[in-house]
Amino acid sequence: MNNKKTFGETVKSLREVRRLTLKDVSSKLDIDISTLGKIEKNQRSASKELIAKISQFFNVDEKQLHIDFLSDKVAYQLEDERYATEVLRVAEAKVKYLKQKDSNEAH
Amino acid sequence: MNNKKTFGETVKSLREVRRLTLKDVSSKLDIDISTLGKIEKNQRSASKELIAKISQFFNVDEKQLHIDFLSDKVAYQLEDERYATEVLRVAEAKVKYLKQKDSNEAH
DNA sequence: TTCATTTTGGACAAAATATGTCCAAACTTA
DNA sequence: TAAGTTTGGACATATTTTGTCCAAAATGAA
Repeated sequence: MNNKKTFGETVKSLREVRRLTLKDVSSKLDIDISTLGKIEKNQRSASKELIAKISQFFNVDEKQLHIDFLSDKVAYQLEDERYATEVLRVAEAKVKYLKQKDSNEAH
Repeated sequence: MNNKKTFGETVKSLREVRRLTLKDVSSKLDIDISTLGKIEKNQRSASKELIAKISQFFNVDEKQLHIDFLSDKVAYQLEDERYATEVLRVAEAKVKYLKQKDSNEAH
């Protein structure tokens, strides 16, 4: 899987290399054609459940697809911010801080 | 400024070291007392405009406070995700990719 | 070119989420 | 105790997201 692609681009190429139509895939995933089309264009979001379905349907690693999805969300969120890289660096420290805080509070 | 703190904790200590009450600060910022209290407890979000006001009022670097705010949002978003660190790493690559894409499309 | 299929974009109501505002209970502290 | 402060919840309103449908545009096979 190429992480340089956006989540939508990833889903689209998973479909296209299999020569399937939006209808083929959307009906299997039990969602609207139009919704899937928008997901491929990053115009709509996908739920966790849908990501799981997609990874199962295309037989790709769910963890990897999930990472691809979340990182996309974060990246788009910071796209127009000037200090994106710094934000990410601080965020990483905070995640560690929060994880530790939680595990301390747990016992 | 200590980035290990959450955004709310940061705002709270900015207020407390000056020995001001929520009422003092909220009235200057032109927001509800309760809203400010919740912001300090990370139960409500702050708008960009409000972040600017806060940084001006406490006379701290707006950029830094803004980074503190955004990184917090990202961190909370990933708090319950198992692969937070990997997500952030991929997100960083994507941000760079998007920035390059944009600057290429611009000319 | 025509016809069927596929993709895309927009409209819309319903559902979910966020925000502004107020109030009262709980907590501090003088 | 009494005043001032903080906290949590309720609530209407505003904003955003979601599911669904439809029609126009694009594709492509005959």
